[in-house]
Amino acid sequence: MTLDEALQLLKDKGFKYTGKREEIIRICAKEKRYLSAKDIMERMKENYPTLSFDTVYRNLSTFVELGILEETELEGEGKYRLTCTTHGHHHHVICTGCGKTTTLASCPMTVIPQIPTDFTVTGHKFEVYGTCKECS
Amino acid sequence: MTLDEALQLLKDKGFKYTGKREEIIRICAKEKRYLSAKDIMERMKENYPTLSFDTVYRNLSTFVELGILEETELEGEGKYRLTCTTHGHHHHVICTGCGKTTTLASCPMTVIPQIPTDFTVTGHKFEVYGTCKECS
DNA sequence: ATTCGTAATCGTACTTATTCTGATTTGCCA
DNA sequence: TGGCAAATCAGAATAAGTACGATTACGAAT
Repeated sequence: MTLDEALQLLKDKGFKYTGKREEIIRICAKEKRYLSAKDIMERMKENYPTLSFDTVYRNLSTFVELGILEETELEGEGKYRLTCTTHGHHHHVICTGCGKTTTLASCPMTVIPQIPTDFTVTGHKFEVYGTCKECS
Repeated sequence: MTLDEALQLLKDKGFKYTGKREEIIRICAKEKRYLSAKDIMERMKENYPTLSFDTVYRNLSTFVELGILEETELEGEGKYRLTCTTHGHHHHVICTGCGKTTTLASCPMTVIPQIPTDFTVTGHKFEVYGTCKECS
């Protein structure tokens, strides 16, 4: 997903354009890594010194609902990154130091033998954790 | 892992025997599901009405370190269940309603094509989420 | 059995992430 | 350009988890 695609999606869905929304997406688009709400707020403080964290949290969940961002829960806090649409559905290797990610080619759901039939499957999570070169 | 194995492990590692420790493990051993710290405290209030949550949290992390319990982070809180040692390393289908689990036969790490070489892998998480019969 | 050191627990205060609320501001459409 | 709903603000509230000083109790040594 690109910045422009995300802004277009917001417009299509009837959400208003605000500079803060653009900047949140811009920040996420700039880095191939998961960021926490705090990380994002910090980066925004320069342009929006009076930013309220309510704004960040609210927009982050909006973006997740719209599929602009993907969310994961790591080390007790929510982390966010721009949805990668380039390679279809896939998973990530995540650096536990800095949140940096790389893409894994396949999804285990296609190769897992059988899911018990007494569960209605609603989702799945597959993440590989590690330390990237810079962090080790 | 059984209750007795867990208690033996505690003894071997030089931890003291306490009724609270036994009860935490007993509670987890009784259910094939992930429980939150709060769930566990609630179940203990009957026998230990003055229980401090510090005790529960501290013991839960001790047990995770010792491999007696496995932990996952779900819906903003830590969830715990007795480590299943019967089938070796494996993963779970988890009911998002009640935490109930069933076992998945294989681990995706064995079938995932290639992990990028610029990451030192430290761990992974594979969970399938769904709704069990009772919760749907 | 009694003593004693240390680990475990208690009670409570604190931290941190996140959500809520009511008042104010601001996009955007007519 | 006026008005309304959406967005933001500021700060209070919630909730999970951690820290800490004081007390209790396990279990080893006597």
